[in-house]
Amino acid sequence: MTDIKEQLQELVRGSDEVLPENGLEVKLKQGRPLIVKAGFDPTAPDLHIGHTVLINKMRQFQEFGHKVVFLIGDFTGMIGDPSGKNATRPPLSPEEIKANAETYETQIYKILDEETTHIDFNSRWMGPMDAAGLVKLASHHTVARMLERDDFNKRYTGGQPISIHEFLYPIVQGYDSVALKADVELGGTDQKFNLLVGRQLQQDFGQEPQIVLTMPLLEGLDGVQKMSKSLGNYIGITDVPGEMFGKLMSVSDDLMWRYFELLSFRTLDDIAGLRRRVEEGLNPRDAKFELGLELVERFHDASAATAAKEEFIARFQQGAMPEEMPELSLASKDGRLGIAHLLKEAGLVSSTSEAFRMIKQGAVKVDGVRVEDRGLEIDAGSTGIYQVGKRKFSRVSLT
RNA sequence: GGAGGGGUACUCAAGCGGUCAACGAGGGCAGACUGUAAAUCUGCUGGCUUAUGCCUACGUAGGUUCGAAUCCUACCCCCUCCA
Repeated sequence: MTDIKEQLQELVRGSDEVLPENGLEVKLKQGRPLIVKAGFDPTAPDLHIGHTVLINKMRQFQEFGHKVVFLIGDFTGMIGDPSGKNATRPPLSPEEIKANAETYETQIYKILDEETTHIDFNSRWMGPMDAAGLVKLASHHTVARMLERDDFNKRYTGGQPISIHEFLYPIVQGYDSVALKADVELGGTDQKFNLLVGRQLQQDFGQEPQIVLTMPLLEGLDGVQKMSKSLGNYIGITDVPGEMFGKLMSVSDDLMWRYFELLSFRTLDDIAGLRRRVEEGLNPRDAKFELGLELVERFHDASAATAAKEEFIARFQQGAMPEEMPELSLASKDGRLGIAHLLKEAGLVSSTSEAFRMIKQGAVKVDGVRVEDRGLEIDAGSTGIYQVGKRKFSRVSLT
């Protein structure tokens, strides 16, 4: 196993907090593989690169020979994590949870080592627990402590409702650590409270409390709100290369550095050097290219990354049409079809009203020529490339 | 159980008998400028075979009225306080 000091330096890198501060070092000195737990809510059907901040950290532990447990909170998913919410979350159905959990499994191995990763479900121990067991478990925590949690506190003092079952979430999550005998639990900063409950419960159950290591939440493409599927400001790890690259290119320069910090496997020195070069006049776009290449390569491969970059340059710097676009054929009416209907049926706009709006705004092009006339009719037998805005294209033949 | 307050478009939030497809803000989309940046400026932000036209919308269902998001009745839901 690698030298402890070196391990520590790597493992703490990029983290927000490690509690207790020197706890990790103490654990590492025990010289055994640690059980490292990270829980995932099965609410997001797909992982996005924001999740990978945490998964990258898991991978680091793995590389140092520790045992990583990818815990899918299928039981807690029925509660719905109240963290960071100002309102009660609707619970998921068992079917939804199952489907979502399965997609996790197929995605995480782009980062984690399949051989040594242990996937578990907290329904394994929570499912068989009966009501008496749950009551007993709940007795390990007090309402006063529960209300210390910032979001609960805000809702409570602000007169917002808190359902009883929401109190169970942190308790169950904490009990997961007991069940797994976790040495370390990783989580986002929003999970701090839940992770600390784990420490307390482990102590109550006579275990050595886990180390809590929190990672910052990655901002989404807008640079303001955290990346999330529901906000639509995310980059999915299954996004196709071109899309992934394009989304990365659209982030602001400030955000780019944040992404470098949390997503890149480059060393901190390396990133600092790149930053210096930008300050000396390198186009930030070129630094962003580097980021795009690294990430596309990670989730696809090197040739896909290069191709995505070339496609990007051709399309946006030289104004070329994309090489691939949806192709479809539509049926005309009486030998012709109005432009608005064509756009709608091609899926480029959601209604004819929207099509008219887009035309008015000069966003519609046919074969690269802007459409000015909303009454334009297309004759049957023709094929054309229809474009709405900068990104939506379709090759449509009319029959 | 009692007393109040409230349900308006993606979100927040005006409007309280006509000029309301509904002020304003945020978000989103589009155009200009660019590095598909960011910031900024401008426009749009119910639907309809392409309309100075029609239809559907202001919790639900009725009613009053020439005319309602606005008034009345019932119902549903949410919140606060008291018990």
